[in-house]
Amino acid sequence: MIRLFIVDDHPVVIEGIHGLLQHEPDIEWAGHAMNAASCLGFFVNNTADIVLMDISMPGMDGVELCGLMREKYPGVFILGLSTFNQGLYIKKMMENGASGYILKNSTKEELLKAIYTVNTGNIFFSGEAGEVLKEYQRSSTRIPELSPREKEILGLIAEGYTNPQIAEKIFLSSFTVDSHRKNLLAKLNVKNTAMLIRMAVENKLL
Amino acid sequence: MIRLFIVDDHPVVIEGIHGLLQHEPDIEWAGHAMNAASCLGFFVNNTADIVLMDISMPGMDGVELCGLMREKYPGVFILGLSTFNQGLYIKKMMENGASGYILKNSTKEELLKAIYTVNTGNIFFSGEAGEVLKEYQRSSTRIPELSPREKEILGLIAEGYTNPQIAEKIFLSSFTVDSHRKNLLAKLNVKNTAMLIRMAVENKLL
DNA sequence: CCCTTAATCCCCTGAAAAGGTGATTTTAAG
DNA sequence: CTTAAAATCACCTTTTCAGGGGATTAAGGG
Repeated sequence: MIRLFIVDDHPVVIEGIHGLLQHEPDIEWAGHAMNAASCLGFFVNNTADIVLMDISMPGMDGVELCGLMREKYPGVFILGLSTFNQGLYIKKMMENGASGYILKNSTKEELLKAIYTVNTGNIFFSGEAGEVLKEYQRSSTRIPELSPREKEILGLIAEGYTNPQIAEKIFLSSFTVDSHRKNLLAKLNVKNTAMLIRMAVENKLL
Repeated sequence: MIRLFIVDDHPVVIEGIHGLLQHEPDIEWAGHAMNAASCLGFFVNNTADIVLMDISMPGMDGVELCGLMREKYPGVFILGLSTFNQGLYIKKMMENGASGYILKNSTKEELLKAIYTVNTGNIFFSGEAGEVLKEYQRSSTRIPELSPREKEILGLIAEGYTNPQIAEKIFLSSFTVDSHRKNLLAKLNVKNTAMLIRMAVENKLL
């Protein structure tokens, strides 16, 4: 028997999921909360196996709540619940210890599969959520093309080499390295090394 | 019927998984390869639904192969296969489009669950693989404690502000900012801004 | 109370990066 | 063949950073 708790500020969603699962033999409805505080209150005297958690809620959001819950009750698995196009939040939920992610328009089958997978300590990700995540990453990866040489030099900068060192390493004039470096700054529209490296790492150019 | 193909340079693993699954009614053994080239060769004239792929192989490694396969055959789902303690590779596989990850010492049940989950376009992650990934992230997050002030300044550096700008922004002497900056370099054991920011981003200090 | 740490401030030097303004050569694409 | 982009090299100025040396104050733990 899997005890299920749901946190969502939309009554429709709570009702909908309740309806979907009320006749499932292996699933017990532990209760629901419509905000973070109320959820935390519930877990003081009660528990559940899995928490279905909306990410966007008034007050403390799901991401923060997820982190707190995982800290206080490591045995409770959290399954993120989202509508579409919220890639950033999906990513953040996973970083905060969620065991999976499904979209609110999932089918009953998908929902069940997610619940069972998460319940055994594994991680589930709806394909659609995966898509959203990828789309998010694509959109934030929309940066100008860098030439192979520029990428190479970018990599060396990130490893802490200075222009003269890079020049020596790849047999170039340090003037040339400097030129490439300036081109990198211009292409990525940043003004110094710190921003350059941050951009590069965030956009997985390294 | 799910057509399964496996790529692994260890005959034992191929044989083992074959043995585990040979009597499964829904699973068809499409074939196996012991290196990347042979796998690519197979897919020229054949196909499969899911590829079980080892990450560490001679020649082209699983990570690269995974990226290639996803590009050429987007309909084929890839399930990473690893022994323990290879967190870095698990991460890379996922970044290269794998649909999941399981450890080689998984039970038959887990393996089947993974296959069925991936086959429907969802993403599966064995709990153990999740652990490995977390452990990996923990170990790479083993960095000295930074004071709140240092974190604040680190953040501003990453946003591209120079020492005088930071000083003005948070009402400090630029000498002070410079001191903090030097302490950051010392604490994180790096020698310039580029390495500092790379460290910071990789260790999620920002 | 002492010790440590964080946080603040100061100075000097030399190296590196940023900003600007050029140029030539090779290579890939039209 | 022409053009555009990439890659190469050069010089000069100003700003910023890195490395070295210090110092004082405030707060917290042992």
